[in-house]
Amino acid sequence: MTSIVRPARPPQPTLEMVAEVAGVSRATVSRVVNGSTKVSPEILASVTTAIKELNYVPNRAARSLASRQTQAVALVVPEDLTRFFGDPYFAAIVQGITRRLEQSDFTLNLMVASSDPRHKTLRYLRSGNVDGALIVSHHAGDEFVAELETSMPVVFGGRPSNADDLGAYFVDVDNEAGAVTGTQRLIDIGRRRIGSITGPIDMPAGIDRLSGFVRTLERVEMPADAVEHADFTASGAAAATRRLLGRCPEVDGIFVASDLMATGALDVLREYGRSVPGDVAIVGYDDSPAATSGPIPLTTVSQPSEEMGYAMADILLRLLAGDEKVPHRTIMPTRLVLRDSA
Amino acid sequence: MTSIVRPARPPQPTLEMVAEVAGVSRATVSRVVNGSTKVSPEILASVTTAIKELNYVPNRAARSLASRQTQAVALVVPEDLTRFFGDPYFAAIVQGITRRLEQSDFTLNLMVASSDPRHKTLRYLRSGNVDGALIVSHHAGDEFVAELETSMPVVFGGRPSNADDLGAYFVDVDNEAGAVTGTQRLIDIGRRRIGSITGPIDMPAGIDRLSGFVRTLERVEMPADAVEHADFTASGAAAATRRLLGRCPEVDGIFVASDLMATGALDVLREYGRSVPGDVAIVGYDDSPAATSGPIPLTTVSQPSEEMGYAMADILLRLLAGDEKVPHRTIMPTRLVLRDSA
DNA sequence: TTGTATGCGTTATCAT
DNA sequence: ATGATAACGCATACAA
Repeated sequence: MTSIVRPARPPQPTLEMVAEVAGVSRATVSRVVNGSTKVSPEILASVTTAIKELNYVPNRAARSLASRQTQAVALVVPEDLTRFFGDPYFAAIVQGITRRLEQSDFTLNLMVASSDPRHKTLRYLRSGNVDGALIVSHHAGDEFVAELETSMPVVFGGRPSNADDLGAYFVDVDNEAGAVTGTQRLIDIGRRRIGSITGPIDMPAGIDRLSGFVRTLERVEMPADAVEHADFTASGAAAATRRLLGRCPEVDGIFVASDLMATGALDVLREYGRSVPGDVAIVGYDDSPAATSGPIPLTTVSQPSEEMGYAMADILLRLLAGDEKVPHRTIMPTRLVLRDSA
Repeated sequence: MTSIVRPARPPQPTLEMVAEVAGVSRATVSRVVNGSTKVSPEILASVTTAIKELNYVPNRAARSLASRQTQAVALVVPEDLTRFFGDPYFAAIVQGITRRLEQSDFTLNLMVASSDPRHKTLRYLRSGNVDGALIVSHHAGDEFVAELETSMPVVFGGRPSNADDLGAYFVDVDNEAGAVTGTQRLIDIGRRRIGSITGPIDMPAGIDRLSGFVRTLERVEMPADAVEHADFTASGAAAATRRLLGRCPEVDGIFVASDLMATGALDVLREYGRSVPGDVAIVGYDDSPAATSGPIPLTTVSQPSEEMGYAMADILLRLLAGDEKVPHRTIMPTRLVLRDSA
């Protein structure tokens, strides 16, 4: 017979206990807690006192069970943790979401879930932990999303793959137009052999930026064959750059589909002894901190990532509030930011 | 009178509905869901079928209310998002925690909470959302922790400030010993005027690394006055490096209390035209990706951050399982990793 | 304005 | 092995 070593934790106070101390009914305490106006000043005072005295905090599970809502939303990121932490783009998105959520009493659940079987994530979401979901970095294969949409409102960061799904809500930029601007810059500064390091071709952002690139070169009758695919990581981009340089050594301008990838390209270029922008001009995408953290400040297509996060959260909150006229697509502007690399 | 535009979401199936379909009682379904062995094969089969058919997922709120546990733990980081995403140290910690949690059926709630009033975080935690908490980057002023410990098991990453709190569980390295090793390296390679960029002096990690630095220099009768405090950010370290260089231009070796800060110092050194390690040798701390991402690979004091995260989660899980003989302090080893900067 | 009663979807304690 | 039935802590429709 052993004694319990762990310090005994006092039971959390309940509504009922507060009611008893304040000498009122549970319902009244509930009203006070939920800020109902229909409560007399004296009772309000005594209940408030009792709450302070007991250090009462409402139990979420009970509240959620009774009210059928959780006051929480999830941010689902179908990527592994390394990518999530490695790309400042995600930091900006989270920042924006957080900024919006702080104005409400919703909390955010981060679900970075690729090593995790998607199935587990879906289970978690569907088990009533959150009222709605935000999804970024959505890949074509992620069909679990469809199922998710049947059980709660969902807002995407970046147009989802199945564009036919007209019911989807998303916040995005015109990726193709952004790519056109970025590519055009390379043409404007006189580059004649222009290549591209693309994002994953299973993501609309990757596809659209590539097609903007191709379209621009075709318009001026330049070859658009110096293209290598990568995965939005610096190391993936480095490898792609090596391939590109091997296949097409005369390249003098590269449109890279993200700033983080551009840093990888920069490293390889340095390794090969090519100066930037002298020998090779580089245009990135995102205008994330990665654009200015390296030795060569990047010329880049700026997208308002933080604002996009904010907008995503805002739309989801409106959806949850039952707002009927929320726009399905929110397109935000891009602009070219000129720095040193092109 | 307007019609509802939002797609009607079918109600989530409940235990009761499954029971009805399977032709058994709720209790039996519950047993199946929770993997009880005491259920006959035929019934197990029919219930399993019904669950699949209805696509049933247990409701967390109800389960948590009845069982009085949530199967979730929180990682509390009292820093702002920028710092959280900016320092690879946190990525490693989260990685380790996740790796451990994936082996259990606990989920992780990330709470990065400095802009957020600490109060709000505490409320969230105390409202029964999690069974236990992990806390990293704990500052001296964070007294909210004490209150948290009264309501759930808590494990710290890094020794908490109030070391008198003998009841606390934590995972750490011997920061002072690590600093000794790092500083000694600078002495060993012949540096005669050695300075340090420290972490925040309201954190044990900052204090201990500083005292290791000081102790080492005093032992060889070198002055330990070339010290500037910073905040574990690259920009903070850059500013501190400028101060240091201004005050003590003859410095030829710097012990920097984190790799991320070392990258900031490196930038300033380059700006001042000092070569590394030629003019100034640099030793960092952490051995995080920041140590190898820049142009000059850093010699650094390596700590097993990912393993520390894993250990933290492991300890918390054991605590939650009622394990009585979990060690209060877990100290992990550091080692000097030699690269180019010193 | 306040209180009473019922239900939210589970788990757990009893019977059987 | 299975089934009633009582909590769990709260919100809410309804009654007073």
